[in-house]
Amino acid sequence: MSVGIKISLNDKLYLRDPQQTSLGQNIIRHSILLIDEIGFEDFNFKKLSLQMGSTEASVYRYFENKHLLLIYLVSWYWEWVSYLIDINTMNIEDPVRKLEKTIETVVYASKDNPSIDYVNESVLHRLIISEGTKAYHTKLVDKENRDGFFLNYKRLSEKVADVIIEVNPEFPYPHALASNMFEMANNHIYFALHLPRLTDVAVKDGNYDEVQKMLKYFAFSLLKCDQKK
Amino acid sequence: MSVGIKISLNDKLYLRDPQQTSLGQNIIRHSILLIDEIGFEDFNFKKLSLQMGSTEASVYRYFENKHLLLIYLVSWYWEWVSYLIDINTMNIEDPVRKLEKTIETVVYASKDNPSIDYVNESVLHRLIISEGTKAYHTKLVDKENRDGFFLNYKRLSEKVADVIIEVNPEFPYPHALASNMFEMANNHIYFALHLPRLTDVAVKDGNYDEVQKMLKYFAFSLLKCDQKK
DNA sequence: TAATAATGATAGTATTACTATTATTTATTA
DNA sequence: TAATAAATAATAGTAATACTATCATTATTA
Repeated sequence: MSVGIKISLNDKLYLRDPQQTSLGQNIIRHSILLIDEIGFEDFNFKKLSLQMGSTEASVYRYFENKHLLLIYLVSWYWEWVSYLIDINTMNIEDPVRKLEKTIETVVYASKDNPSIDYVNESVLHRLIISEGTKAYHTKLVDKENRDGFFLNYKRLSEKVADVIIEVNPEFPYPHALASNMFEMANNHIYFALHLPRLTDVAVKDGNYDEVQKMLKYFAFSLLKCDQKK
Repeated sequence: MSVGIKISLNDKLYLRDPQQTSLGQNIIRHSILLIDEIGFEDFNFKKLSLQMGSTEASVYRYFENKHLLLIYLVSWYWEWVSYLIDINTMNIEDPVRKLEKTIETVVYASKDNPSIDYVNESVLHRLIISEGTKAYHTKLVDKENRDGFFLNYKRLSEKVADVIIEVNPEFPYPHALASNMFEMANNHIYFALHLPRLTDVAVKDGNYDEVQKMLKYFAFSLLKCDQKK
C-alpha cells in the first residue's frame, strides 16, 4: 500500500516471491479476479496466463500449483485483516470496545481504504468467502500445517482470543469463539447470498450490517457482558 | 437399514438411483471409503471403478460427475442425521432436553447403531467433516439450490431452528444458530485433529465429548437458559 | 559491455473427465 | 423356457488439465 506495509508470508508458499516483481504482482492481481469470476475448480494456470498475456510456464515459476496459490491468497487476506485490526484497535484500552472494533473490522475488512494496488481487497474478500476453506480442507493439511502454511490465520485467531480473555477471563472457549467468529462472518454472508434459509440475516449491495450485528450479539451474549452501544 | 428406512433424496442428483441396484450400492460404499482415503481432489471415477472391480462407464451411468456424487453423499448424511434426531427426540416434551439430545445426536451421529449395510456411517461422518462444505462452495450453488440439491440440509436446519424457538421464543437468530451448530460441530472436530490452535477442545480416539460439551455451552448460553444436567 | 537472470514461445507427456460403441451378462416377461 | 430387454463390461477415443523441458529473447546488474 502507499503507506508501505509489507504483507509477510511464509516463503515456502511460492517458488519466487510474487510481491517483488511486476509479473508476480500481475499473477496475484489476475488470479484474484479470475478465481472470483469462474470459481476455483474451473480456474487454472493456462487460463490465468492467457488472461494476463503471459504464459503458463511463467506462472509455474512463481507457484507450484493452484492449491498453493490459494493458500497464498488466503494467508494474504488474513494477514491483511490482522493488520487492519491492529490499526483500528491501536488506541483502544477498553477490551469490550476493542472486541467490537475487531468484529467491525473482520466484517468490513474489504471496505477499508484502498491499499495495495495489485490486490482488489473487496474481490479478494468475496473469494475468501466462497473458496477460503478449501485452503485447509485437503489431505495434505497436516504436512502443510507443519510447514507453517496456516500460521497467519492461527495467529490472528490467537490475537482475537486474547481480546476475548480480556473481556471475560472466565470464558472457557476463547480460541473456538475467535475462529468461529471468522468462519461465521464469512459463512453467513455466503448463506445470505446463496442459501438464505440457513441464516436470519440479509445482505444487499455489500451491506453487511446485519451480519455484524449478529456477530456482536453472539459474542457478547456468550461473554455475558453488554456491548457499549 | 434392517429396520427398513429409505433415505429419500432429490432424484436430480443421479442418473440412475444407486439405492436400487447392487452396483449402485457398491458405488456408494466404495466412494465413501475412497474419498475418505485419498481426498476428494484426488478421487475420480476411474480410480473408483478400479477399486470396485467395475468400469468407469458404469459409474458414469449413475452419476454425472464426482461433484454430484459428493452432494449425494452429503445429502444422504444430513438426511440420516435428521432421521436419528427424530428417533432420539421422539418422546421428549421438554424443549431444553430436546435440544440437548439434538446436539448429542449431531456430534455422535456416526456412533449410532450400524444401519444401512452399504454405508459406513462413521467413515461418512469423517468425510463430511473434511469435504462436506465443498458440496455448496461452488460457482453453481444458485442453480443447484434452485434444483433443490441442498434441501436436506436446509430442512434439518429448520427443524433445529424450531426447537431453538421453543426453548427461547425471543431469540433473534434461530436459523443462524442452528446452521452454525452443524458447521461448528464438524469444524471443531476437524480443528482438534488438524489445526488445534483454532479451538479449545481435544478429540482422541473418536471421543467427541468435549465438542459436545462446548456446543451445549454455546447454545444454552446464547439462549440464556440452563442445561438440565 | 558481458554476464546473469527473468520471461516468452513452443512442444511434449501423463492424467483427467468424460462420450461412444459393441459385446456380454443378467433380469424380465411372454 | 425361450425371447427380449436392460444393465453392465470391455474397449477405444477425445478434449482439457496439470504439469515439465528446452531454447530464444529481453531485462537487469556487475
